[in-house]
Amino acid sequence: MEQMPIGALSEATGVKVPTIRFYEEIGLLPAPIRTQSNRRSYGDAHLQRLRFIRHARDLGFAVDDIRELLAMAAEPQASCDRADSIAQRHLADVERRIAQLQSLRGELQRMVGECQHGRVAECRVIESLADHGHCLHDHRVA
Amino acid sequence: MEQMPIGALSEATGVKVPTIRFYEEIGLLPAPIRTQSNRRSYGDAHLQRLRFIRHARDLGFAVDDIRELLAMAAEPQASCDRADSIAQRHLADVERRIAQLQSLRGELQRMVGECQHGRVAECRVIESLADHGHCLHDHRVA
DNA sequence: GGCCGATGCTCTAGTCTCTAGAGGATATAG
DNA sequence: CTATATCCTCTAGAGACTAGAGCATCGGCC
Repeated sequence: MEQMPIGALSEATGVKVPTIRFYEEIGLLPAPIRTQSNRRSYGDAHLQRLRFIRHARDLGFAVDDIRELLAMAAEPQASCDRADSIAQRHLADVERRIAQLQSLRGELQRMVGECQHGRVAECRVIESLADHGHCLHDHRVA
Repeated sequence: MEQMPIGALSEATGVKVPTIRFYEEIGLLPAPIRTQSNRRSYGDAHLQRLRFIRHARDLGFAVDDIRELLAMAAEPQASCDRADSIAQRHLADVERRIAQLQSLRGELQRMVGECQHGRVAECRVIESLADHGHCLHDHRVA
């Protein structure tokens, strides 16, 4: 399969068609050649690159990080320290978010668990929301 | 403290001034009365309501959910089933996100841990991104 | 009374990563 | 030859704010 249209690329990578066009627009995926009828025609390099992008997005990397990672992937002789630090920073971020969500989960569980399914006047869910004083922890989600 | 300007309300709730105006614009916080010089003047009801909103946002509830929760809080005689189900749905969502992030953390840890800090050509970080086949799990973040 | 810095006002535009839809052209299968 | 699928461009919207421009007004101090 040498050249393929956008739909095939979409199927092969799991990236939706409008998203592929969007990536082209923001310069993440290079513009491919066009057929006589002005349709995008992708080759293997595009397929590889889009798989990389998709995978990095799945892992939660920001587009700007991906840009940098792609640039590095193109230079096999360079040091990979920068890639490593991007990944580490991202990992720290993920860990922070997990911790936040866990504390948040605790509060929600308590709220839901205490609900007696009666009327709003006695509802712990509503009451908890109205008064932060009931909370055990700080649970700001940044 | 009967009436206060927007800055005082902001301080009292921890919600930034532009955000308060934004909440007014989207109808989450009712427009307050204005002073002769056209400045917003908030009373205690606004303070309570904004505290509720802030707390619910901290807990990750979407604005539309908060709208519904606020409407319910205003009707103490109604059943709280709906509030309960909103909270439960949100809790399930939080749990799903935690699970995703944990699997994602696993992949990132593996990537970072295997990096030998050499050149890009041997970098596990870049390599892992290029080939999903190295991954142990599915880790899509929806 | 005059001045200054803080606070307030409105309005527009930007963030981030897409997603949806309009309105039209072309390709492919039967 | 027609029906349907795929493609094209362009604009707008999502969610929940945030930033900034440009201007009016307030409170406190001399």
